[in-house]
Amino acid sequence: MSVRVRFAPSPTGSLHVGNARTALFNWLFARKHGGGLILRIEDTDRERSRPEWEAAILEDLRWLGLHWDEGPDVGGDAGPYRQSERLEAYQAAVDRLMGEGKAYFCFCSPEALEAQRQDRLARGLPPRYDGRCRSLPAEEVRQRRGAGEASAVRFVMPRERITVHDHVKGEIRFLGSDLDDFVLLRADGSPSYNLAAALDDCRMGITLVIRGDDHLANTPRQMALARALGWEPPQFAHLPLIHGSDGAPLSKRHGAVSVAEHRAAGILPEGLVNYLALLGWSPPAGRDEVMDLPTLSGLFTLDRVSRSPAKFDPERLAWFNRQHLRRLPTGQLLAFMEPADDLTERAARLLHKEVDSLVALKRAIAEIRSEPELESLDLPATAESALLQLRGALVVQGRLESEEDAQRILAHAARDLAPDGRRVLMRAARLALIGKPDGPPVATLLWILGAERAKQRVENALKGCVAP
RNA sequence: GACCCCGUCGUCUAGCCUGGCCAAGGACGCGACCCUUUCAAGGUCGAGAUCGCGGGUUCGAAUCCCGCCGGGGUCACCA
Repeated sequence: MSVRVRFAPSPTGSLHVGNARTALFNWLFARKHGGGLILRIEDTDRERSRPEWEAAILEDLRWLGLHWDEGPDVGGDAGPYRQSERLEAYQAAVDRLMGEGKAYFCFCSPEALEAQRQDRLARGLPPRYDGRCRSLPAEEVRQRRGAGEASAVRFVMPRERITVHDHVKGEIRFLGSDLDDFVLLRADGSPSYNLAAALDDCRMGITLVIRGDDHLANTPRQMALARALGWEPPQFAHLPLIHGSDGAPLSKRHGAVSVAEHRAAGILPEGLVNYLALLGWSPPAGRDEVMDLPTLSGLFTLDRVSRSPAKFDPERLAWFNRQHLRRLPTGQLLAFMEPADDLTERAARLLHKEVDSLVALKRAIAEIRSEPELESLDLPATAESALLQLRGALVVQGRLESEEDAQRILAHAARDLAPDGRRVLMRAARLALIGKPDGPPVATLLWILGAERAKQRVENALKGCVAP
């Protein structure tokens, strides 16, 4: 049987880095085994699901370079791929279970359930549903339903032992008797997560479910449900969660947690993917850690997935991003930059190896482009003569068509200066050209700015010298 | 509270299954130095982990066994 895995986000927000990593591992596994990746939208929560979020998630996945073989946008034989469009299937399954005595109506109101929960908690008992509606007489059930009383449908949890053969955690045993009769159908007729997920995984022919650790405790419920429906559940692999720096699950207060935020911060998809792949998975010993998607998929195996949670480290992500930024061909780099003029091209070509992100590069270019403010230049007393020499060199050595020309102009300006004098010249020049003492080498700046602009800025700075 | 998972440098991890090659290797970060007209980048070197703790098995344990502690997940008519 060929491999089929799935990524099943719920469209209640934009794509989180944790979910992005789950999607990545699924993609990697599918690619590695020549199998299919199915994208399924878990939109059974009518309150919180929004089409905009679905679109955003799809866009983020594409941006990361993770393509799927079947999904709501591309279709496929196992569709529809939105759970909101599969309601009849859930209803039919529940009817069958009902007919076989494996499910029952529950009339407990949310308030009553909450009270029951609190009560059990207070008595030191596990806060699970006690199954009180399971033994309601058939006649009473008929009457109350007939009277229009709201009811949910619950699954009769078998009291058997359930063993999960997890591909990353190993063998994990649960007792059905520790689990309660969970809800299959809500009072409004919509399916619960456990019903929808378990049924779809079986009906869509998923062979292996790769998902976050937070679903591990749901697994025995879903397996029991699949079996009650007469199907063999898929295999499972549970990925450790990603935490924030304080060990708590990653959330907004840890900074950028969504893919979109990282993209906006100038992170490249290659950088994010590389970093995420190494959060919880490690390549075979001795491998260079900087890798692209094809390399990653060639190397990926579940037995090298870590079992313990990892902390998200923005510094390490920044480093991986820089590695990919350095390797990015100038043509691709320029596609992100604007305006598309000579200055941008020269600057991008020269500076992209020094920055961590696209926004840092954009900022660096913008800083060079913007005219320094005369008042804030703060030129030292010795600056004037230095700048005069630089202006002279710019005039005498007029040609500025390469970095070498810039080098020559500088050499000319500094030709009879001692090291200290050179230092003063360079500092004054950088101040005059970009308004701050730090930044790229002066020769680089000259070449990026071009002869005209450079001359003009030096002259402006000179004006500032005579009228302090 | 019950059930389940996890616990190696500050961080990501290798090693654990198949004990000795590990007085624990790599990467990020950090420090120093080199390069250098500045800041970065880059290069070199370095500091950094009694392998959560305590027992046990063994000639020998990060690796096997038991207990404990700590963190996390689930126990929703959320997913």
